[in-house]
Amino acid sequence: MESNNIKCRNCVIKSSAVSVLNYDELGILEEGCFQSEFRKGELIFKEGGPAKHITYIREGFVKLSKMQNLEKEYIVSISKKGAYLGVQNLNKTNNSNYFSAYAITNTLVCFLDIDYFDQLVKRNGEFASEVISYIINDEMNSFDRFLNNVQHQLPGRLANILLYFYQQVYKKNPFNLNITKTELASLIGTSRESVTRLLKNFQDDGIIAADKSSILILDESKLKEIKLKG
Amino acid sequence: MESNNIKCRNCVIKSSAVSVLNYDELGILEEGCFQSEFRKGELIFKEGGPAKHITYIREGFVKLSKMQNLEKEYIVSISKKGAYLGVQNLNKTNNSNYFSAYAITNTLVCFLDIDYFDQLVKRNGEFASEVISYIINDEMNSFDRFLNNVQHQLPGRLANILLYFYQQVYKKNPFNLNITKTELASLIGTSRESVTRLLKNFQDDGIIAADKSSILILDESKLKEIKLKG
DNA sequence: TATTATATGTGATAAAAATCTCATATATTT
DNA sequence: AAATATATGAGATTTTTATCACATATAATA
Repeated sequence: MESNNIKCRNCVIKSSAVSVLNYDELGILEEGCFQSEFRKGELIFKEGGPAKHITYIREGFVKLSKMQNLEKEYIVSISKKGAYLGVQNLNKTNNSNYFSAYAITNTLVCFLDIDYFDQLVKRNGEFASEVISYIINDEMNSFDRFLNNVQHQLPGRLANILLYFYQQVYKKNPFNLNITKTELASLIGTSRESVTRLLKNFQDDGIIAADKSSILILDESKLKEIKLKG
Repeated sequence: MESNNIKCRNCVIKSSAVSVLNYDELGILEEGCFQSEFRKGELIFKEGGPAKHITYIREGFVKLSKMQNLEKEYIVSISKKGAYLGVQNLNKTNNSNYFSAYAITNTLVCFLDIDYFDQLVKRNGEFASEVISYIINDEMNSFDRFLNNVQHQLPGRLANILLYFYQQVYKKNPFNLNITKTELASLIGTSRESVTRLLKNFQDDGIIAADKSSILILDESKLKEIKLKG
């Protein structure tokens, strides 16, 4: 446990929130911090499980999902390096995780003990302020995506999620989806078959090129147009 | 301005966040606080306008909306007494309001200067912690509603929004929608006509009774079933 | 490598929802 | 109260999307 636990004080991947902490405070964080690696596909934490940590993604991509019934999983979002997962747990009335997190690439995370984190919020106002900014920023991104989902038909929703992957998540072109078509369908609330068909349409229209789970955006402005109008 | 401005120190409608502030801190809040009344239909603040305040609803119901294009408005949510609107503005990179707010009943609000509010966050960790809890709670409610919207067909979405009004917003039965069918349609991402038809179906099935914009839920468990399965 | 499971593509069909059109009702303003 | 604007209801039709059935491809495992 201690051997593979990189010290927070020496950590070079500090988030903007953590960077306002002083030496003593980083010591507090360090006490309640445990680093861990996950391989592609592995469960990081589970919906309904004990809400004892905030999980900071140091490296890799993570899928957040919730179960609908016992059968159906739906994807909430894809998170990446720099994200704090489970900030919901800062609200003490939540004693269980709001969603599950799965590594969709090899991933490196720090589990931050929620009580130590909360202690820092209460002790350091600048830190609290940074945490608030982080939560708000994260929320606004989700909001935009959800609103678009509610307000548009399938082509618009698919265009939106592809732009989300390109602009917010993977930030390169082409990018690898890292999720199945079924999961992609779940993100925009449709069926796998409809995703297949629409992706094919986009390809036929020269808007994207798709190879296996890799997507190359060819006509970004057209995609943006579809996102808004479709 | 000063005459109708009730002092924060004497305010009996303090939110749970503000209730952790001491006498001096309430004085700070008071300095940056301005109370105002709005009549049904009036604009409280506008999307894109300067992000100088957090708006606390003391009394009444408020519609939050965003413009899609120049023509189309879509409704984000209905807020009520006790809500802080525009916490997004706490993130200093946001210099304009994320959405518009309209009074849908007669409404009483306090405008809290964002800089004073931010000062309190940084000064009082307990307050910061309460603010974080508030934001998270609010976010999770929206999240649930959005996820349901994405994952279900129209009957499920309509059932969900009706339950949302009953359980979260108006908390009585029957309740008045206070918004038009067009706006209700916008909340669940469909057309006005579809809302009309579905409400009629629900009535025919004895699940609700609707008179003008008043809704009476007759069969709550059936509605919950539709919310999940439909 | 053979075997099995999981993921993907594709057509046909059914179901759901959007759009269009027009009538009627309700609210707002003069 | 009359006139105008806005909101609602309802049928017919078109478009969109889900579902079903099955073939094929790819990945995981023995």
